[in-house]
Amino acid sequence: MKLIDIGVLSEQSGMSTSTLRYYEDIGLIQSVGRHGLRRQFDAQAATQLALISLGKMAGFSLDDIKEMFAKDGAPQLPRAELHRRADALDAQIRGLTRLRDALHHVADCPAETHMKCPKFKRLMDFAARAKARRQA
Amino acid sequence: MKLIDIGVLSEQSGMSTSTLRYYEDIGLIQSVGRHGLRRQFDAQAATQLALISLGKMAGFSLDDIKEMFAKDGAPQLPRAELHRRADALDAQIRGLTRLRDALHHVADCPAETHMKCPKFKRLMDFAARAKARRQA
DNA sequence: GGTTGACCTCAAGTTGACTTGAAGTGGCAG
DNA sequence: CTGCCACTTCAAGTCAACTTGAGGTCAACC
Repeated sequence: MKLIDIGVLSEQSGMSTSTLRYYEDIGLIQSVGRHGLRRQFDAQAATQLALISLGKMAGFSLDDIKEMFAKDGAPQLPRAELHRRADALDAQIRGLTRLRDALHHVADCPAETHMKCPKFKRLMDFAARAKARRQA
Repeated sequence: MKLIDIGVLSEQSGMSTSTLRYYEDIGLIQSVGRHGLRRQFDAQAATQLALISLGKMAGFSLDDIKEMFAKDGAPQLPRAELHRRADALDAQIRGLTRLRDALHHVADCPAETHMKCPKFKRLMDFAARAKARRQA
């Protein structure tokens, strides 16, 4: 099993070395040992960082991510909760799809003000309804 | 045109009144006048908040959102940039879809450690590659 | 016309997620 | 064996996005 320095992991993951040290501090990733005083990481760390990166994209806090994907990838949350989060993610994906469409729309639609464009309004009505649901 | 108090808009949008005041401070939303010293908002504010809410979901900063959807919905950014952001959003949507699948997977897969499950690894390999691309 | 409660302002505080700086260590190429 | 440079620790600083608190205002109902 090939071990790597923090600098290499930083390069691979696109996160700064200070971020990686911070993540280890708070227990989000683990180094497998030291070479002198240098942390050594294995391939699993890169996988975990990929997961963390996705979790951040989804707007989860580092604490949330820690709960959902513990050290070995085994979650500390009950199955039902994980499915619930996956479903919420699904709703978010639908929202982002609307936002993507809205962005393309405002880029191209020649209407004076988008707020009056029926197509744009239709996109946004969805967002309003989704928000209302989240409150319930 | 029916006007509403900040409390009503807060209820409709699911954002606290202090947040709405803050958003007006930084120019993200606009009130259309005052009733006594109370801000009055119209329907457009609710639409804008829906848009802001989606933008936040996507991980955009409030400044980004301000640039992409100015007061009237007319962007302050060139068309090409907006399309570029929409495409980035598309990549993000694909990432979140993988994350959703990964969540369902860790909830259900009986494997000792997910890091060794081939299905899980396949999901994560994508994430690693996506991350690498973002660096380029 | 008095009380109430939702609103107001403005400054300061909080939280999450890092980043920076100073001072030190140690593996390795020359 | 010497110098370099990527690493180390730990405390303090930064930034975005709000939230809180103190003290004040006023439209509407009783």
